[in-house]
Amino acid sequence: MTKTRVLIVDDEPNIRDLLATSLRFAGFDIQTAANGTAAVNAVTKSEPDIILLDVMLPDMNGFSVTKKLRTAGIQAPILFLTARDEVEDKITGLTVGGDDYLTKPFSLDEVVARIQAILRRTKSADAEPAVIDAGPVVINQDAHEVSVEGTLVDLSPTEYKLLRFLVMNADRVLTKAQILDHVWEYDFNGDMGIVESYVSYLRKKIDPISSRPLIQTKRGVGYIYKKND
Amino acid sequence: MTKTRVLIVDDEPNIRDLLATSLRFAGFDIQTAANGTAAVNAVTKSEPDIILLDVMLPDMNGFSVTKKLRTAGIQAPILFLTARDEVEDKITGLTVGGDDYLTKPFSLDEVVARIQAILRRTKSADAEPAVIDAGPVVINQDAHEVSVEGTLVDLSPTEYKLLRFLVMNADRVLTKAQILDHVWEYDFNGDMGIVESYVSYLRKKIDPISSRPLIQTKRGVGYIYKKND
DNA sequence: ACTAACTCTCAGGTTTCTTTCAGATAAAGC
DNA sequence: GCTTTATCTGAAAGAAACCTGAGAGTTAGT
Repeated sequence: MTKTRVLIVDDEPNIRDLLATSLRFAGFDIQTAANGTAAVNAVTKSEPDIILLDVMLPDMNGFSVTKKLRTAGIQAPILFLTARDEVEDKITGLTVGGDDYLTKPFSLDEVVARIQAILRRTKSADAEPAVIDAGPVVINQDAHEVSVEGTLVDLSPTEYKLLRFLVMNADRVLTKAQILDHVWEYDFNGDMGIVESYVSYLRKKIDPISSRPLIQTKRGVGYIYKKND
Repeated sequence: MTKTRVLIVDDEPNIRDLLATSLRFAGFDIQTAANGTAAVNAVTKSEPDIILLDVMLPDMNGFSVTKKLRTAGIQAPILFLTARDEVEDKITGLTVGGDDYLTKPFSLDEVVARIQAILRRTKSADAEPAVIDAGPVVINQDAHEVSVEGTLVDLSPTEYKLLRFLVMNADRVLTKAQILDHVWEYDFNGDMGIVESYVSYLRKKIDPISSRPLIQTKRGVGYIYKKND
C-alpha cells in the first residue's frame, strides 16, 4: 500500500511545519511549498493525491493557483485554507468537485478528518470509512451523527470532535495535552481545564444512555475510551 | 541489532549525567549536549533516533532548537523536558507528530517508559511491545491497565510505576535504594520506608487475586517479582 | 434584534493519592 | 528462648487531581 501524497501550500512556516508534522504522523506522504509558483513546480515533480492550499499567498491568490494547477492537468482535490475574516464569498466557486475549505485557525484532528472526507468523496482507494464503529459508540462522519448503543445523541461541535478523537484512539490513554493539541484550534491559549469541562459535558450526555462509563479517567495520566469492557 | 541512539540536551550537568547514566544502562546509545548550538552540531555528526530536549536552555529555547533541527532535516521525535511551572505556560503543540513532554522532576523509570512509548508510536523498529506479559501479571502500557491472572486491578499512579519496575526486572532482586531511585522523582528526599509502604499497598491489591505471593521480600536485600513459581 | 446555544474560565467541593510515623509482626543471630 | 533488627501495616495529615455548576462573553440562528 502506497501512502497518500499531500502537498501543503502555505507561506507561514509555522503553519506549514505544524501541518507537515501532524499529517506525516497521520501516515501521509508530505511535500510543502511556500508560494504559488513553488506549488506549481512541486506538482510537476510528484503528483499529489490532495492539496492543502492557503488562499492568501504572497505571489498569487487561490484562484490563480487553482487555475494554473488545473490547466497543468492536475486533477487532485484541493482543501482550501482561509482566515476567518477572508469572507466566505471569496471561496464560493472554489469548492467545486471534491474540493472543500477550512478556516484558520483549525484543529489538527479536523484537518485529518476533512482530508479523509475528501478522499472518501473522490473515491480514493485509501480513504478511511465514514462510519467509525467502536463498540457502544458509532460515529457517522458523513452525517455528523453520533449514536450510543443505538440511540442518537446531540453533541455540540467541540463535544463531537472530542468524542471522535477519543474513539479514534480507542483503548489508548490520551493525555490532556494530547487532547488539547489535537482537538482544539492550534492558537488556543487556555489551560487544560477545558478538557476536563468537556469530558464532563460528554459524560453527562452519553453515560446515562450507556450501560457502563464510556470515558474513563486515568488519574495522573489522562482519559481513555474503551471499546469493550 | 543496533542500539537506539538518544541525544540528551540539558544545561544542568547533574540532570545530564543522571539521564545519560540511566539511559546508557537501559541499553541506549547516548550523546549529550549542554545547549542548543551544541545540539544542532551533534545531530549532524550522528543522527539520533530520539531527542530529549530541555525547553529552557541558556542560548535558545526548546522551540528554536526544534525549528533548527527540523529545518536541518532531523525527523527524530522529541521528548521535551519542562519545569512544572513552565508547563501551563506555553507548551501547546508539543504532542504533535509523536512528540511528548515530561515535567521535571521526573522519575528515571518514567523517562524510559516515555521513550519506549514514543518509539512505539513512531513505529521505530526497536520498540518494546506495549503489553508486558510477565506470568500472572500483564501490563498494558497503552491503556495503563494491569491484570493479575486475568483480573483487572486498579492501581494508583505510584503503585502502577512500582509494579511496572518490578515486573520489567522480573526474577531479579531490586534493593529499596534502586527502587527509590528509579520509581520516585529524582528530587525525592524522604526515606526508603515509602517503598515498604507501597509494596504493602501493592500486595494488598494483587495478592488476594493471585494464587501465590507475587512480590517476595529478600530480607536484608530488597524485593523480587518472580515470573514463575 | 432577540434568543438560544456554545465556549471558556473559575472556584468550591470532592475524591483519591502521597507521605510520614509508630506500633505490630516476623526473621535472624546468639 | 530471647534479643535485635528488619519489615509490615494501619492511621492520619496534607497535597494533588479531578469534577462540576455558575456565569460571562461570544457566536449563530430566527
